[in-house]
This record gives sequence, structure tokens and C-alpha cells, in this order.
Amino acid sequence: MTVTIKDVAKRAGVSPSTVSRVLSGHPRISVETSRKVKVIMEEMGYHPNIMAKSLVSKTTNSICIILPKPAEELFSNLFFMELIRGIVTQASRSGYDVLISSGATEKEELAAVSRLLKGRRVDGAILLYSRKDDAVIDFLKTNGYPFVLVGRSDKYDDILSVDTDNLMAAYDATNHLISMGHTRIGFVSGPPNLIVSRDRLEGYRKAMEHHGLELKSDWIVEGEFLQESGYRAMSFFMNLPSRPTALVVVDDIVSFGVLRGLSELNYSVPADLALVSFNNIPLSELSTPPISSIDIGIYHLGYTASQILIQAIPKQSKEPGLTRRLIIPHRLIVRESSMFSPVRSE
Amino acid sequence: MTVTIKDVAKRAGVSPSTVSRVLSGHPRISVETSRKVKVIMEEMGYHPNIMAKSLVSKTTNSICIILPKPAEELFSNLFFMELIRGIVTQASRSGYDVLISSGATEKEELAAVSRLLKGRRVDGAILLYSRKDDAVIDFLKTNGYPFVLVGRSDKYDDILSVDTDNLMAAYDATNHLISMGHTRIGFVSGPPNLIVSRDRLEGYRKAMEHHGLELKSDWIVEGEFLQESGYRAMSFFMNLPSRPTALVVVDDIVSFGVLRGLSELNYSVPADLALVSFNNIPLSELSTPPISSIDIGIYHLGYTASQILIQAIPKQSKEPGLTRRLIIPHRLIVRESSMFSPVRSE
DNA sequence: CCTCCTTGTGGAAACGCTTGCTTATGTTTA
DNA sequence: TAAACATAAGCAAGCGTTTCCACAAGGAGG
Repeated sequence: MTVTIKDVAKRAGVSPSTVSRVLSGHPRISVETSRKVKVIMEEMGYHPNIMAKSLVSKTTNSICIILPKPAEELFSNLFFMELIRGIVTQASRSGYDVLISSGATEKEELAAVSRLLKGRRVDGAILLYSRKDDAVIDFLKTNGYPFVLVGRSDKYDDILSVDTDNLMAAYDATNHLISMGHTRIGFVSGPPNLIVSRDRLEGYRKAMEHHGLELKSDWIVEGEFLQESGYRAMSFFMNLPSRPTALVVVDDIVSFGVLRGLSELNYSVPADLALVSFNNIPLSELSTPPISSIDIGIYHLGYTASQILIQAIPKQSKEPGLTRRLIIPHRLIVRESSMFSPVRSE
Repeated sequence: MTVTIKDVAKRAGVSPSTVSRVLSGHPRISVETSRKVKVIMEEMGYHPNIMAKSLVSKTTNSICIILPKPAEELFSNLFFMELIRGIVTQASRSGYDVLISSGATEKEELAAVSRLLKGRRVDGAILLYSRKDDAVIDFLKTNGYPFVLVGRSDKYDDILSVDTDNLMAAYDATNHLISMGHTRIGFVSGPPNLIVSRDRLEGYRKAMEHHGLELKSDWIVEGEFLQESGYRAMSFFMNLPSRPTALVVVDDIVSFGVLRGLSELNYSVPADLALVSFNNIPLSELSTPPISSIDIGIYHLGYTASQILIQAIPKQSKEPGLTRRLIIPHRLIVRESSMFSPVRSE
């Protein structure tokens, strides 16, 4: 049925080994033979069986993306789509296939990962954002599988990772609001077990302290990376007797929730509440008003993660890459949501 | 290094065949042997080599998603993210892995597909939205590979597919505006080579004719599934001497563009222009104002597509599924963007 | 008591490919 | 002219499974 290397060999009057060598560009194959075999492969519609190849070469030319546990929700976040886009693009340029994997529970997730890696279905993995204590990281690390983290681990520091300097990013975001004249600035954070939440919160704190501004514990609320969290945070803040004039929000999606609530209550952005958030997903410029956001180069993060991972996969030919931890630069995109200076009240 | 079936066999004092049979739950294995072998597998941390298994069974337990050509752009559309989410969820429930593939050009795309299918890396494919003449469909069809189309083909009608009744959906959308009292209704379409564009346009036409409303060719503009297209369409319509009071827009993303342009010009939605669009992506309720949209159950489309595909993959055990073409019901979600009745002017 | 089935297991080939070793055919070198 | 080498291609083993076939042991049927 399907045409194998043997069929090609027979038809070309050479041995299977020769055909295989033509395929892999072995140096000791004569130009003529090579050309002849190639013509025949074309004629017969030959395609190498990837499984057979993988079996002997012990390498699959594919990697997997491991989505964080509550994939159902997070999936909807454009953030992950951008990340995946970056990964898929780069991987496919390097001749790698990409497999998407996610589990409903952490246990399921671990099972999936171990099936894929131990079963030699993929050569390596990309983890999208890490929690404080991550069983998957432990698994991958102790078994010596190539993997890269988009984000950072607070447990290991010799791990391949691509990340944003979230502390600095939050510092910059807060600073921007301060430079616009805001002094009463709140922070809407993410889940406390995510490292990114903590780093961004810390950056906010640093900036406030650095400018001698008051850090009220009332003005820091935690939530999820969901629109609803923003909505809730907004009503919390607006009901405060003494409320902030600006907010640093941990993720654009959360900002959408804030925005929505504000518009329902007929508050205006940025006049009643200015906003800066993170990630600059494609939709942050589409909202009304457009949201100022720290662009962290999501696509670029994904692209780079894939690059580093593929470099780290042991190959017969090349030395492994040297990169360990890479920081992708961020930059603040100022849009309407923060273009307002409050009246000085001191 | 890695533990194989032979290692387990040796340690358990049985033959490799027996271990293999334990693995696959063969009926003629004694309960005792089975238990013993399983314990040893656990102890030794055995994981079956998926490649070896695939090689002999000629089946990979994985499918691939083929993204439409200009993946770079479309990827950003939440639409695809939702679709992928549905597919991945269902596939993983059925024990299948999902591979994402996309090519920059149609030729590259075809090469990727043929590498994956002919190379027996995947058992089947899901195509996301079809163009008028699709080489990939031809390839899959003539080679007899299992695949399902999310959308429909105008060339073959014996193809596995999951789709929305786009004609009816557009009819409903238009009808809704008419029932709100609009008589001057325009249509913002997508690329004419996409079947979905044509079907929706046709539904709009049918509804207009059915109510005896004027179909001005001025009031139908084509574009891409991009925000920019909406922006352009908006300025076109607003500069018309005789302009519509409502628009049916082929995709929510396009509506965002319309909305943005309108707000820049200080027009108000729905008072100056009412809007209904399609797909009901998670963000359509987040815009200001929220957009009325035809919910086509994107996640469900993906989920079902995966289900049908996996059923159609020939297995030793089961008969292939019987479904050929499945229509997922749609429903109109009315939001603020269409909640306005124009003043009767006749 | 002998044959025939059933049950549980082992042996070995096969899946399609790569690769180290070997061989055949020139081409240099001493 | 013989020895030494470079080049091109073939042979066969092996990657980790599955599965057909064979086989042993025990029980049932005649």
C-alpha cells in the first residue's frame, strides 16, 4: 500500500541503505545516484515513515506545549494564543512539530507529560507559566528532559527559561502613573501562587516606596486572570471611602472587567480612574478607551522559548545551546486609559 | 537507560509477548500474571514507547489541526483559540494527542499535511474553514485519509464536516434588525473566496428580499476577518450620502473595527448605527457597547469535529461512525449594539 | 484411555528505518 | 607492479512493539 524505502530501493536498483543515505544527505553518495533516487522517490510519492525513523533515531522532531492546569479558562485568554503562535511559528521553521497538551488536574497533567516524554513521543516541552511548587518541573528536571519555562522558577535557577522582568515592568507601569501626577494608586493582582503575580506586585511596591507614596493594604486586591476579577476589584475600589485615582492591573483581561464595571456605573476612564495593565494583548487597543499596557512581547516570548528548547535538545551533530535564562525586554504602550493627570490635592 | 518491555519481561520471568498482552488487556492472560507484571512495570517505571507501538500498529493516536493559510493573522482571532480548545479537550478525553500545523503558503501547507499523513505521524486531520478550491481537501480526499472539515466544501458533499447553518444564521441576524424596525441595513462581508462569507451574505440577501427591503449594492462591502476591515467599512458607510441605520457584520473582530471607528468619529452605537455580528467570541460582550452576536458554539464545533474525526479513524475494534455532516445550532445573543429602533421615516 | 478443546504462555517475524561494518572498484604512491 | 588508500554502495543487525503460530497442560467428551 504505502511505499517504503525498500520499494524505492528496488525500483532504483540500489539498496535500502543507499536510499536512506540519499535522504539524509550522506556525503559518500554519488551525485548521480542521489539524483536518480530522488527522481524515483518523487515518482512513487515516497514519504519517510516518521515513526520508524523516530524509533531508531530516538528523536521525534516534535515538542509539546504544556498548558497550565485550568486550561479551560486560560485558553480563552489571547495571551496563550499569542504564545502558542510564537512557538508554532518558530518550531515549524526549525522543522519541529508542536503538540498541545493539557490536563484537567495537576495529576492528569503530570501523567500526560510523563506519557509524552517517557514514551518518547516528544523531544522536549515548553511550560507556560509556573506555579510556586510545580510537580511537572520537578519531574522534567529529575528525569533530565529538555524543557523551557516561559516564566521563572523560584526553586531552581539552572533551568532554561524565557521571561519578562516583571518586577521592572511593574515598576515602569507604576512609575508612569506617578509621573502623570497620580499619588493614590491601587494594584489589582493575580493568584498569589503565581510567580508573575508576586513579581508584579513587588515592582509596584518598589515604585511606590521609591517615590515615598503611601502603600495602603486596602489598595491591593487579589484575583484571577479573569475579567470577573477585574469587575469585582473595581466595585471594591469604588466603594472605598478613600479611593485611588489610578490602578495598575496585572493583566489586560482583568482590565477589561474593570473597564466594563466602570462604564456600567457611568464612571469615565481615565478621568475617574486611570488604568495601566500588562501584556498588551491584541485587544487592549480595541477597547474603549484603549488600555495603556506593558508590552511584554508575548509572541516573541513564545518564539524564543521554542528556539531555546530546540537548541537544548541533544543532537548528534550540534553542541547544545548555552542560553540558560533569557529576559525579553518590555515596553510601555501609553494609550488613552492613562492619559489624564489628577488635580493636585495637597 | 530506558526500560523496555523486554526488561520488564525478564524481571517478571515471563516473555515479552506476555507483557505486551498484559498491557493491552488481552483476555487470555491469567489474573495472577497480569497483576505481577503490572507491579513490576510500576516498580521499574515502565512507559511504552509510543513510536514502536505506532510502527507496528500503524496508528498513532494523534490528530492534527490544520490552520488556514494566513495563520499569522487568523491566529490572533479568538475564534480559532476557542475551536482549538474544543478540539484539544475532546481529543484528550478520547486519548488522542493534538498536533498543530500551519504553513505560510498554500504549498507549504500541503507539504506539511502530506508529511504528517503520509509519514503516518497522525491518524487524521481537522481543517479549520475551507476556501473555495482547496488543494488540501483534494489531497486528503484522494488519498483516503480521515479528516473533518469545520465548515463546508462546495465541491464534495460526501465529506465529514461540522458546520453552522450560516445562511440561516445570517437570515436570523438580519431578521432581528428588521424586527427592531430597521429597513436600511448594510452588510460587511469577508473574503469572497471563503464559503462562510458567501453563505452569510446570501442569508442577509434572503432576509432582505423576504421582507421586500431594498438591496443596495453600495451597502455590501467586502473585507478580511480583521479589525481594519471593519474600520474601513465603517468609514465607507458613514461617508455615503444615504447610509444604513444598521449593519450585519460577518465576524465579531470586524465589528470591533467598526465600533472603534464610530467612537473616534463620536457616533454612538446603536443610535447612529446598530450592529449584529457573528461568532460571539468571548470578547463581544466586553466591548462598549457589547455586541449582539450570533453564537455559533465555537467550542462545541471544535469538540464535535474532534469526536467525528476520531470515530472515523479505522480501528480494529469498532465500526466507523456514520455521521457525515453535522450542523451545530446557532442562536442570537442580543446585546446593546442592536437595542435601538430607528425612527420610521416613511 | 485416547482425542479434542480450552487456557495460558513463549518464540519469532515483522513494522520501516538507520548505521557500523564490509566489500568492490578505481586511483595513487612507492 | 604491488601495496595502500579513497570512494561508493551493500549487508545485516537492531530500535521496541505487536501478533500469528506453536506448544504445554489440564479438563471434557466419547
